[in-house]
Amino acid sequence: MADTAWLDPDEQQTWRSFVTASRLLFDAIERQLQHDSGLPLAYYEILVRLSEAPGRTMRMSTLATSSLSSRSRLSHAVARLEEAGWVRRRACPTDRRGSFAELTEAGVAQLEAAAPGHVTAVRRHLFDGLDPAQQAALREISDTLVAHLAAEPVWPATGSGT
Amino acid sequence: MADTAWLDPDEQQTWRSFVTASRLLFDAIERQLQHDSGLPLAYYEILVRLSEAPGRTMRMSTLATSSLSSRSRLSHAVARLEEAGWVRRRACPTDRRGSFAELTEAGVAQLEAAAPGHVTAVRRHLFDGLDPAQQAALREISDTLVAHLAAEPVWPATGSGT
DNA sequence: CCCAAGTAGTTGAGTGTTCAGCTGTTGAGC
DNA sequence: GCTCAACAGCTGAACACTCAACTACTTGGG
Repeated sequence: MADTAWLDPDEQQTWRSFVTASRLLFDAIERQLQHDSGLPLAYYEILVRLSEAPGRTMRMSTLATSSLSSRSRLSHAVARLEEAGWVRRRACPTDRRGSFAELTEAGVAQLEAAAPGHVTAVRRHLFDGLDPAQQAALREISDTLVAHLAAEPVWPATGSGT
Repeated sequence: MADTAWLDPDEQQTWRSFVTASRLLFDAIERQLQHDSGLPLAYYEILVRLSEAPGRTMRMSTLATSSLSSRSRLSHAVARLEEAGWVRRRACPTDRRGSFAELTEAGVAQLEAAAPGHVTAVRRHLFDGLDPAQQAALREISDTLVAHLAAEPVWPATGSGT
């Protein structure tokens, strides 16, 4: 590990600027959502995924994957959403290990109440700051990165290298 | 609030892709740092800022601003870093409310130990996935966003309109 | 000099996330 | 039809972050 490929000044600046922009953006989005709807962004996204699923119902593990949550995180999250009455758990008839999460009517209502403020915040904080070319570039970069990151092994022997 | 400016399909896709890319990227970076050095990224950045300050010392509130932390968060963080022996608090002679945070020798050592793995992870997960044009575009977009977000009022009457 | 308002920083309760370890279930190979 | 590895999901402890309240100090105005 003596031969680290350090970042050159340009890369360094890109990285810091990206970190700063991301933090400011997500902090603002998160803050709005929490303040106006009492939901963290991660919980909002769980509700969105459920609302888009057939029967507003998904297997827990599918939901975990599609909302980028660990299983554990999703378990805790669904427990809270269930307490709030926005989600209901259902047993899976064909696999008794499994369970479904289903968005309730109250959950739909909560989501519909939260959506306008959230969308408005995303527009204000993100899209209003970028011209069309930048928006297109951001999408292309994001798509590229998602493919890159999904392809990488999750835990690639950092530290004690091959 | 009946007239929400919803996201069109393109914007929607851009937003989701950006969220996904950011989460995957920061999760990977955070995971590496936590695993190899026992530091969350936010703590690492506090150490970096201190290491770059004259005398490796900064006023708490300056440090909070420059590391994008709330005062409260920084207080808690410095308390932990102090426990670990990486940071020391010093009283401010000219303003007795204030205090300084100073990076210790052990803190310098910790940072030097953590840096190679972290930088390597940033390169692998971010820069290796993007070509030079994309890197330039990412920097430009990030700079633009930082300016946009810093200009906005932090808490601009979302929800109940003007 | 004194008081009110503002500033620097801390604290504690509440919440979300992670990690490691646990239960219960399935299914493949023998 | 067993056995055992893999899988689905849950749980509790540890830790980080947020929010609101608090202490201590400074500063400006009467």
